Amino acid sequence: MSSFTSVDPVGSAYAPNTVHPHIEHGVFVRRLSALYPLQPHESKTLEALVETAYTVAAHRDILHEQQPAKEALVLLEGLACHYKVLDSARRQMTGFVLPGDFCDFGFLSSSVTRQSVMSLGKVVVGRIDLRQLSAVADKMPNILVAAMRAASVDQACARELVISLGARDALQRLAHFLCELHHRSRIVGLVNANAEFDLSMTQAEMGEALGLSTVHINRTIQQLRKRKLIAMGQGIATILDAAGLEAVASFDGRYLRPN
Amino acid sequence: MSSFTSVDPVGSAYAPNTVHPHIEHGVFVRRLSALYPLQPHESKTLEALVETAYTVAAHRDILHEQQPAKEALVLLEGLACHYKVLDSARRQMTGFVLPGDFCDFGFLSSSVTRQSVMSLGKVVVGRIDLRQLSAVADKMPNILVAAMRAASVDQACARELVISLGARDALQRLAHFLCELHHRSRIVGLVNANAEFDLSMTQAEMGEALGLSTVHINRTIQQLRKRKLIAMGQGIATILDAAGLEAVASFDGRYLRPN
DNA sequence: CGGCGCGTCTAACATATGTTAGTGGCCTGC
DNA sequence: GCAGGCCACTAACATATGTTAGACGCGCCG
Repeated sequence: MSSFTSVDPVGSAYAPNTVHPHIEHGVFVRRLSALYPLQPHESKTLEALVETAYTVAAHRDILHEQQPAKEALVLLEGLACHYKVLDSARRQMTGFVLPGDFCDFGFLSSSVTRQSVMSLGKVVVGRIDLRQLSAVADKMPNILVAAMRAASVDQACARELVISLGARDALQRLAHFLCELHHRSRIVGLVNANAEFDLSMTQAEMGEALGLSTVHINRTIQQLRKRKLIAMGQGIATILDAAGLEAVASFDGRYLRPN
Repeated sequence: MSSFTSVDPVGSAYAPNTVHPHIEHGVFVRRLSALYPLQPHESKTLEALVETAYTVAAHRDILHEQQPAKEALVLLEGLACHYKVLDSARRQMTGFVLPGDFCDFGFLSSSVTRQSVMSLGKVVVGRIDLRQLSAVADKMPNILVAAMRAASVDQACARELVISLGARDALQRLAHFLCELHHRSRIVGLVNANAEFDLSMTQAEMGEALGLSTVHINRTIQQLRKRKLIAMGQGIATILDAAGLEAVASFDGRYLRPN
């Protein structure tokens, strides 16, 4: 599979992307088949669809606003987010992309990308050609259903974020945020035996996601630490007491389930 | 088209629903063909799909959480919302359903309904049988694309609400909310010559959508009135100065466009 | 016709969160 | 090995929004 040509999907403005030929695509197939059961031959076909994998440095746009979807992008490693910058120069994040997730679902309805997607840490991205995808989808409709379920879960996450910002205080918000990332990381096998997972973002960036100031994010993290619910540092989050954290957040993970 | 049997989609607990046999289904077709251009015969087929139309009183659930999608529901008249009730007994709305919109998109991926949908005022709902829909979709894939675009716009609305709650103050939030409803109402021809449209919800309910207290919603409405941007009352909103209101909100309606 | 419930509106006061400012640690590049 | 920059962290103070309480008007129902 896969050419070795380094092609940047949105032009060469996003400099230090490099080709990364020997990447584990498994996470993508794992993710989709958790959303809808796939036959072995379907999984194989799906895996072969992921053409070029390249790495993107931290804090670079992977996709951006108002561009028509010309291919489907899949995150293979790292952490990324949807965001929009307002008039006020304030930036608000509206969702997260984990390994195995599609970066955007515009390709499903040949729409434009509605919000930019940015890498948080260093990231590896895979590309899927839309012509190939639609050819495959015609023969294996399950693959399309799985993708639509992924979109449906994505929508549920956005709604849950609305709830956080609209109705939860800072402590609940942060706890809920950590519960979600913990849960989602676990689904794709990215939580290790010490209950640690990748959280390569700064406190300021968490603030941009949760609608809180950096200072207040920090205060709130201290509280969760004091209660021995989490540990955090060096881009790694550790869940010390999952049940306790979920209780603080009133977390109900059903919205992450495919059906 | 359409049987005259009164069938409540979620059981008879939602009492005062009555059959409403001679309903204008046009708004649904208008909405979908604005999302993706449909041929006349496709429009006709689509219109015939809407089987039973019934009315639901104000403040009743139309769909509720965790139920598998057994049919597709379309709002034909009135105003409805997605919401979730938290532990704290606080309710947060996460989106609005206008005439012509699908109530929920779970049917696209045979998922459960992730959030309850409630009527705000009195409402008329149409049903589409999923077997019939999928039979039609096989022959007329454009109809499916239109539905997926509707889902994509719905997702964009949710993200925009995240932005409101996360990064806009009360005045901008309310202004943005009114701009969106104005815009969406206009798309389906529901703004009259006086720039009035249906807004049958209380100030307390607006607070539940925008994450603000009733008192503060009221204060904020006063401000918009004082600036001669809007008028409001009796479930009707009037946009007195659309440009001014959009400026306050930094409203950019592109997220409502299908592609 | 009178009372009750609901929705709007206002005032006074309470508080969660924002802002500004600054320290100290750590890494990076010269 | 030093300088500069970024990030975590803290303190003091500022403010947008929440809360409580109550008046007023209106429509509905007995």
